Amino acid sequence: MPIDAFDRKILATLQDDARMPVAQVAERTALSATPVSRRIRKLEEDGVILGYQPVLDPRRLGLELSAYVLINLEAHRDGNIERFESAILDNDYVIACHAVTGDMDYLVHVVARDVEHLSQITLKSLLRIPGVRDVKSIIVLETVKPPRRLPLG
Amino acid sequence: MPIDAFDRKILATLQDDARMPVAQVAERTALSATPVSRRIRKLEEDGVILGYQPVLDPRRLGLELSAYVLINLEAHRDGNIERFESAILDNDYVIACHAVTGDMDYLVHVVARDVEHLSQITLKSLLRIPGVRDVKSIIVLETVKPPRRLPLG
DNA sequence: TATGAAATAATATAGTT
DNA sequence: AACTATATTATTTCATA
Repeated sequence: MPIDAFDRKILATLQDDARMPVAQVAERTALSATPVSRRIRKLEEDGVILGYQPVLDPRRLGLELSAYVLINLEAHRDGNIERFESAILDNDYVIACHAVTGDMDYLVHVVARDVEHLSQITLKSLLRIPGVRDVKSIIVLETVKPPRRLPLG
Repeated sequence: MPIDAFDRKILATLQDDARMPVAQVAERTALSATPVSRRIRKLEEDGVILGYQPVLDPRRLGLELSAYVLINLEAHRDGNIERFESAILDNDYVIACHAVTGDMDYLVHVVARDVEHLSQITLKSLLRIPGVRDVKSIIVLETVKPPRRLPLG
């Protein structure tokens, strides 16, 4: 299951538009529709393509604010970590979370309707998870490069 | 162009699988295929749906490392900002970039093949952009919650 | 103004070479 | 892998609420 140049071209094209008709993907790949269709299915089966997602405009959905919250846990004892991660998974406004290096333990991506809502999420939800020692919020002012595509070169 | 409960249900369903057949989306929405098809097109035209993206496994593409790099610029003079943002847009391994609040100016999301590659990107590319004063790297150790869906209330 | 059912058009997939 | 045939899916039309 190695990924060759055709696969990379297909993936690059799907990153432009994941719903582009197979025939059009085929054109750009210098291949016909059949092998492109089969390759896409194989990439899905092999777990290279994990799924398909619409790119939504958060503002049009009433989510005006985006923030990255760095979180520190107290000495990792008992079920500290499990409890924290479970609370994170349960919170719909936490749209991503990573365990990270550095003086903070987690980097959490939060979306919110407005400043008050963001404050409520950090103070009432995140800071109150048992075991959480400290939170530092980094608020997004402007998006210079929207998170879209992975390099395939 | 207000978004009603049907639209929200459609968007939530597409967030599960953006290539789900319209008929199936219709089932889950308690609507028939025709209005679902039209609503999706309208959501696209109105800019609520900005596009469609495959979710790729970075590891299967040889990108083992992910890092968030906080960047500080020197006193914003001349074309400092423009030059920086242009360099960011040009770098394929920078997959996202935001201007942010706090003591750092930008939060940059970087992917890399390995530690050496990441070091090369931060030291040879990012730190050498004219006007960049300081960079702090936060390396992702583990993904607790993958960045997938927006809350639709 | 928006829906649902049927008809048509577009697209994807399977079979064959 | 490509070409052709079949199956699946999307969209348009049209009648209706």
